Amino acid sequence: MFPRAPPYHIVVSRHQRHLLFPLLSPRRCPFSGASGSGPDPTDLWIAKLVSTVFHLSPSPAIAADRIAPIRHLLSPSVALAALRRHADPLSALAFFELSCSAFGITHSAAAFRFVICSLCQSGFHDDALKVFYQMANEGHGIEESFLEFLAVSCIEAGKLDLAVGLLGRASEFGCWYQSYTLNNLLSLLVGRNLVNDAVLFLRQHLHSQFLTPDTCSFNIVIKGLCRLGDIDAAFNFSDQMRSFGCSPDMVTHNTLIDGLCRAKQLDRAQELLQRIQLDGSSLPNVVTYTSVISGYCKMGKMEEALGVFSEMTGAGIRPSRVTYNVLIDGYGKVGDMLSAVSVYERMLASGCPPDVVTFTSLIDGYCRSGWLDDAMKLWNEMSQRELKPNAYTYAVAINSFCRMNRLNEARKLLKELKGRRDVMPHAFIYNPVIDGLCKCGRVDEANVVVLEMEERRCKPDKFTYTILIIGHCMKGRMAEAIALFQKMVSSGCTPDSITVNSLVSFLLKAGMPNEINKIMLTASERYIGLDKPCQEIPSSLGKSMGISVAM
DNA sequence: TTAGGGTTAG
Repeated sequence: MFPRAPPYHIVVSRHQRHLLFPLLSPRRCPFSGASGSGPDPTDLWIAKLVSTVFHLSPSPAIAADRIAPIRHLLSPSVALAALRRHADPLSALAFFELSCSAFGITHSAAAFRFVICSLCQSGFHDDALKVFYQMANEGHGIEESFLEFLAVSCIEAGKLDLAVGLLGRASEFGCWYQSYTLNNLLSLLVGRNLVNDAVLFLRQHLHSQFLTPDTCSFNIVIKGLCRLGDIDAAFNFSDQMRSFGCSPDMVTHNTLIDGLCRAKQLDRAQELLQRIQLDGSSLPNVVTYTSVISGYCKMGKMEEALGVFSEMTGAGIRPSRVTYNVLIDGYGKVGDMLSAVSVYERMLASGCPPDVVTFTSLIDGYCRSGWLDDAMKLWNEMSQRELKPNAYTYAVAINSFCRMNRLNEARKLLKELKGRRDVMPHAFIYNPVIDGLCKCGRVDEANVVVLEMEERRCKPDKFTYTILIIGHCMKGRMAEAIALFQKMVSSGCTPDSITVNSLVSFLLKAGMPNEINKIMLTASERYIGLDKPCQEIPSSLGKSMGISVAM
C-alpha cells in the first residue's frame, strides 16, 4: 500500500524533483475538487513539504518520525492540501490514516470526500466504503448527492453487495435517494440473476421514508420474478403497487403476460390480454401480442400463434421485426420451412429488413430439416446484406455440420470464427466439434481444438471435459483421462455425475481400483453444496465401496 | 433505470 520511494534526502536530486510536484490525474468526482477561495499559501507550502517527506520515506512509520518535528504545523487544511498531492489513491489513504493515528488530525469532510472519491475512481470501493463509514461515525453530515455518487460508483463497478449495504443504511445517515439509483441497482441485480436479492431489497425498503419506488422499480422486480418462473410472486407485487402510489402500466402488463407465456400458461396470458382490452386503461401493443405469439411458437402451436398474429394485424397493429422473427423461428422449429420462408417474404414485402436473428432462425430451420446446403446459401446471402453471423449463428451451423458428421466443414467455420475478434467464443460452439472428433477417434485433433478455444480465452466447460475424458478413455488413454479430470477440478469446473460415472466405469473396466478411489474422493469433496440429491452409482462399485455420487 | 426474437451439447 505504501508507495515505493527512494531513501530520504534533505536535498532532492534532479531526477527526484518531480516527486515534489506529483501531478494528479483528472478528477471526475464532483466532491473531490477544491472549494471556496482555496488553501492558504503557507498551508500549501507545508503540505508540499509534508507530502514530499511522506513520498520519499520507505514506510509510514519512518515518515511519521520524519514529519514529527513539524507536526505542530499540521492542521486539517494542511492535511487536505497534502492529500490532494497524492496521485495514487492508496498512497492518499495511507497518508490519511497516518495523519489521524500519528498526528491526531481530525480530518475535514472535504478530506474524507477526497479520499473516498479517489478510491472509487481507482476501483477500491471496499476501502472507500470503510472511509465513508468512518466519516459518518465521526459525525460529518452526509449529503444525499454524495451518498448517491458513492452508490452509483459501486453499482457501475459491479460491487452490488456494497451498494446494497450502503443504500440499505441510507436512513441511518438521514439520506433520501432517487428512484433512479434504486432502479439501477435493482436492474443490475436482476440482470445478474440475483432476483431474490432485488426482491428482498425492495421489500425491506418499501416502507422507508427515504425511498420512493416508482412503477419502474416494481416492473424490474416483476420481470425478475417472471424469469424465475415465480408468476404468483410477480402478480403479488403488481397488486401491491397501488398501495405505494404506483400504477401498473403497459410495461407491467406486458411483463406479466410474457411471464405467463414463458411458464406455458397461455390461457391465463390470453385472459389477461382480454382484461386489459376490456379495461381500456392501456391498449395492448405489438410487444404484448409478440409475447403471446412467442409463447405459442415455443410450444409448437403454430396455428394459435398465427391466430394471434392475425388478431394483431386486424387491430391495426403493425408487426415488428421481432414479431416476424418469432414466427419464422417457430415455423423452423416445427420443420415447416415453407411457412417460415413465406413469413420471411411477407417481412421483406412489408419493408421490414431482416437482421442476424432472422437469418439465424432460417439457417437453424433449414439445418433441422437436414437441408444444410440451403442453410449455407443463406449464410452467404447474409454477407450480401452486410449482416455478419454472430455466436448464435455459428453455434447453429457448426452443431448441424457435426450432427451430419461433416466435421471438416464445421472446423472450417471454427477457423472463420477465429478471425472474428468481435464474436465472443463460447464453449457450446466448440463442444460439438470436439465431440465429433472424439467419437471418430481423432482425439489428438480434439485436443488441438481445445487449445484453440483456450487461446481465445474460452474456458472449457463440464461438457468439454466430459467429452474429452470419454474420448481419451475410448482410446485407452486412461492416464490422460485422469489428468483431464484433475485439470477440470483444479480449474474450478465442477464435475457432475455424468463426468464421474463415465470415468469411473472406464476405470472399472480397465481394472484400476486405486484410481477409482482417488476420483471418488475428489468427487465427494467437490460435491458438497450441490443442489441435486445423491444416487448410488454405479451399482457394482457402489455396493462394493459404499460410495454415493451426486446426480 | 423497466416489456417481445435466435445457441443448450457430454
